[in-house]
Formats: sequence, C-alpha cells, structure tokens
Amino acid sequence: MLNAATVLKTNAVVFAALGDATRLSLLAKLTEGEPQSIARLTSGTRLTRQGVTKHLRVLEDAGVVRSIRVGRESQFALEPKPIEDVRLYLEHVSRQWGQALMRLKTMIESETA
Amino acid sequence: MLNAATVLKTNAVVFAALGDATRLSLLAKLTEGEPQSIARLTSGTRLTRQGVTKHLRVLEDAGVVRSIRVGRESQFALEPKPIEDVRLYLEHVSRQWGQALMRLKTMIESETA
DNA sequence: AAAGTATGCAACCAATTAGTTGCGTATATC
DNA sequence: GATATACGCAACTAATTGGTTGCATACTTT
Repeated sequence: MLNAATVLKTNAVVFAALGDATRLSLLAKLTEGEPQSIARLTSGTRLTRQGVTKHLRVLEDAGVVRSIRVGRESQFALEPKPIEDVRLYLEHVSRQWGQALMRLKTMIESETA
Repeated sequence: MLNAATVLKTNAVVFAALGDATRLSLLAKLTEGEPQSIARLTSGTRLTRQGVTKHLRVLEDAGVVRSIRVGRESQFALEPKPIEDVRLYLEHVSRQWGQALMRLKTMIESETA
C-alpha cells in the first residue's frame, strides 16, 4: 500500500518511536558505530534491563534499530533508512510551508496593488 | 538549560507530537498556508471537534502549531521552528552515523592489512 | 434580543505505555 | 559440572493517551 494514509501511519510510528528521551539517548549511543548489547545499553541509565529492553523493542518495531543474537547477547545496531525517510518527510513539510507562504504573500501584494 | 538531557527532552516532545497519523494530517492541512479554525480542521475527519481540539493542543504544547483567537473562532497556524529543529537533529544523527561507519571501516582495513 | 455558530471546560472510559518484579533458559567460564 | 552472565517471557501497576459526551460561554447574524 502506497496510499497517503499508509505513508502517514508509517511515519507516525517512526516519530512515535523517537518521541521519548530515553529512546533518543539509546539512539545516540548507537550512532557511535558498533552494535551494542542490551546490558551495555542499560549501563549508565537509571532503568532496569527490562525497561531498556522494552524501549529497544519499540525502536525495533519502528524499524529504527535492528538486532541479531550473537552468543548469549543480542546486539543492537542503528538502521538508518527509516530515520532518513522521516527526515525527508520533514524536509518536504518545510518546503510545502515555504511555498505556501510565498503564494500567500504574492496574493496579498496583488490585492493591495 | 542547554544541557544535553534538556535538548533530548525538547526534541522528544516534538517527535511525540508528530507520532500520530491524525496529527500528521492536521499538520498537512496547515502546510497549505492560511490559518484554519478548529471546525474547518475537523471537517473531513471522522473525529469529534473535541477530539481534534485535543490533538491540536498536543501540537501546540510541542510548539509545532500556534493559535490565536479571532472573533468566535481560534485560528491555528503552523510554526516552522521546532520542525526545522528536529529535522536538523535527524540530519545530525545521520551524519554521526555515517562518520562512525567510516571510522569502523578504516579500522577494519588497518587491522586486516 | 433571539437563534445559530465556534469554542472551552470537565468528566468519563478504554486502550496503550513506561516501568517494575519474578522466573525460566541459554550461553560462557572456571 | 557448577557458577555466572545475558537474555526472554509474563504478570502486574501507575500514568498517559485518544476519544467521547454534556454543558456553559462567547461571538455573529438577522
């Protein structure tokens, strides 16, 4: 499905995943490069491992993060695609807005002329 | 406060506001330019006026939208600054990630050399 | 001034979320 | 093989969210 509603929903899920300070800092840790285990991602936070796990699942369900089990630990890594997608979406919104302002401005000018 | 935690929190609030399909379509309507009343923003949705109002308050609390009372209706308009801010934040994340990948790559190359 | 229109406020409800704890299981290590 | 480490699953709680309805209030229009 590529209809508008589906696109909105997909973007909304990603935004919602980013809509939490804890998850944003997990993301920040993951932008440092190497995949990291849940235990490692938990250290330094005030949360339980399970708490962090839940946040990671939210990120994973949104596709923002990807995990593979290696040995006894599961390594999480950032998945750049969805983030890039919503970034482009915001860029589109900004552009739309800018153009709309331009139109309004010229409309007003032609009226007052 | 400009400390990192505060920045994260601020961005998280904006992302959370964007994290709902209904709110994203409200935003889309507002990018068309002219400020719009609640009644107008409600028409075309399957929600109650009050439902839409609640979503608008969420957007307003996040600073993504601004409202002024004019006559008996309150006009909502898009406020581009916070959106631009989170867009830049995502750009920053992408860049960090890209650089980290580069570092890892050259590390691996130097190891296997 | 009466009727219609646009909104605000409050209460309420169902569903989701953020977080914990407890327990079981798989993998490493000694 | 025993111990320690890293994790998954399930249940539970408190708070938040998305949505409704009912009613009061403010502005417009005739």
